Amino acid sequence: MATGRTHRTATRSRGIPEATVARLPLYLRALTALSERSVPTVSSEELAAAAGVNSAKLRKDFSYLGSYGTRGVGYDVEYLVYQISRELGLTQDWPVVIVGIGNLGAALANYGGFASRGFRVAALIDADPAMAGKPVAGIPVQHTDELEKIIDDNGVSIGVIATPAGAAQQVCERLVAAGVTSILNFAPTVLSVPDGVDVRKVDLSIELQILAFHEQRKAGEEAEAQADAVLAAEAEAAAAKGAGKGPDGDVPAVMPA
Amino acid sequence: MATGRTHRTATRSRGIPEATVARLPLYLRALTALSERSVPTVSSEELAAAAGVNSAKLRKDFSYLGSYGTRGVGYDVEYLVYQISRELGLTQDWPVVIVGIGNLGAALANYGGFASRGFRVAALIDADPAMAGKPVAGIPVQHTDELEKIIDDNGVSIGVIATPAGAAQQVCERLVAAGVTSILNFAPTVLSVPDGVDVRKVDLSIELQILAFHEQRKAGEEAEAQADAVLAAEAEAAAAKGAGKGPDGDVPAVMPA
DNA sequence: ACATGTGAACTAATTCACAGCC
DNA sequence: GGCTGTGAATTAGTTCACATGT
Repeated sequence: MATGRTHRTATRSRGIPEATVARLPLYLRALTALSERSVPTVSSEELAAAAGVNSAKLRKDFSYLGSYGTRGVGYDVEYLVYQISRELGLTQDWPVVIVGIGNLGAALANYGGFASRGFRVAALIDADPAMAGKPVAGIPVQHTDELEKIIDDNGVSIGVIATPAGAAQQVCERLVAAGVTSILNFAPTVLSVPDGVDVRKVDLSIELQILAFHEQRKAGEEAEAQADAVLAAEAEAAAAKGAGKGPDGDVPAVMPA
Repeated sequence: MATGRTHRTATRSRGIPEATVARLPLYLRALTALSERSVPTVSSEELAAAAGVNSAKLRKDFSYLGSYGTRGVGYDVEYLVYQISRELGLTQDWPVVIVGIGNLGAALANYGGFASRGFRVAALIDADPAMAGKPVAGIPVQHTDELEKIIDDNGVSIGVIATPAGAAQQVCERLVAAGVTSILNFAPTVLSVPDGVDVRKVDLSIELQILAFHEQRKAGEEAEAQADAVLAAEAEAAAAKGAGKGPDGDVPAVMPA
């Protein structure tokens, strides 16, 4: 799928790798900081350090955008800021709606990083009628009933879901039906969407679990030999139990997040 | 670095791929939901659908943990929940501190998914003396002065940074110095940490920018030919300006998030 | 019959290392 | 001399397809 496209101009070829796209905002932030300090140029080495990546990766990333540097010198900060902004689509205004104005939704609405960089909170939407009209971050909350109208009136194509998990899929479907094609999901659920709709998820619980995994690793590294023996025994016991469908008193009741 | 380790037991080999680790929480969530509905077994196909991945990937992922399924049948839900929980280190208790109790920090403290799954908010820390003693999510906020003592007293190894960007690196250093080895960073900054410390970042602004990139792509796909011409012209103009360090009226003033 | 577990094939991403240009 | 830009080499991750075991 999505082949075709006999690249028509030499503007810039097809397909910037996804991994590269994900790093562009990082570079942009570092460059913006340099720009504010009026630094005129920067080398791949310096910029890479500021962005927390290695310089080969950065140069390769930039090579997908074009040849924007000068050999022997480095990159012009202002120019790169502009090019990356344009590549990311930040030279235009993106109206965004936030659905679910609980603790998290309110925090997001108040988050400064939102307003800057071309994103504008066009509306806050919540299912609770008691919230309707109440201003959060200076914006009056509107009721879910208005969702379709809000999307349409404001030409919103990006939606943020900050509802409880149970409501997320339904909200998602309404957003998509109303014309939203990009969703940032903070609810701890897998959203299913039709082709052509992008979803990105931000999930606190998952991040913590990944950290816990590595943390456990570290602890194990210290203990080493003795722990290894213990774990082996444990694994065997567990395997035996698993096969026989043992009592669940042992199995920790892990709650859904 | 980090080579060595002549795997001592056959318990389970070294190195579960990072991509797999990142999906385990997803599987766990789907399994937990099944467990609550008292579903006894599940096939890779079904579970993969629930987790939003394809079944080959899921089976491969599980193969790194061991052979926990039954051919011709599927996976025992309870047993898998236990195995994945154990692998992720969720069978133990992880005390966590949240530093920076603003809008976001408070939202995180209130977030339910935290308390479950082995994570426990051990303390809330803020630099504002006026916050000290005030309860948030039922936990009294403590002043930053106490940071080291809190980490030490509670044996905290995971810290969450929800401070403004400017304070994040400093907070990070204090956490690390006090013994924290895993950090979840919500501040829009690159943290630099010594080897052996894990950092994961959650960055609203970056996620939105990635969505904007794809969104712009979609729009461009419709416009196609005419847009291509325009962009080419634009690029040329920009190139000319960039070389000559043009007036910044044209360059969008992109703010740091 | 059926669904897992896994080598093998493939695709994506990273890193190396150096030619090319200022 | 120094730093970019990029092919080539390497490593990581995904998907295929089928042998294997129940």
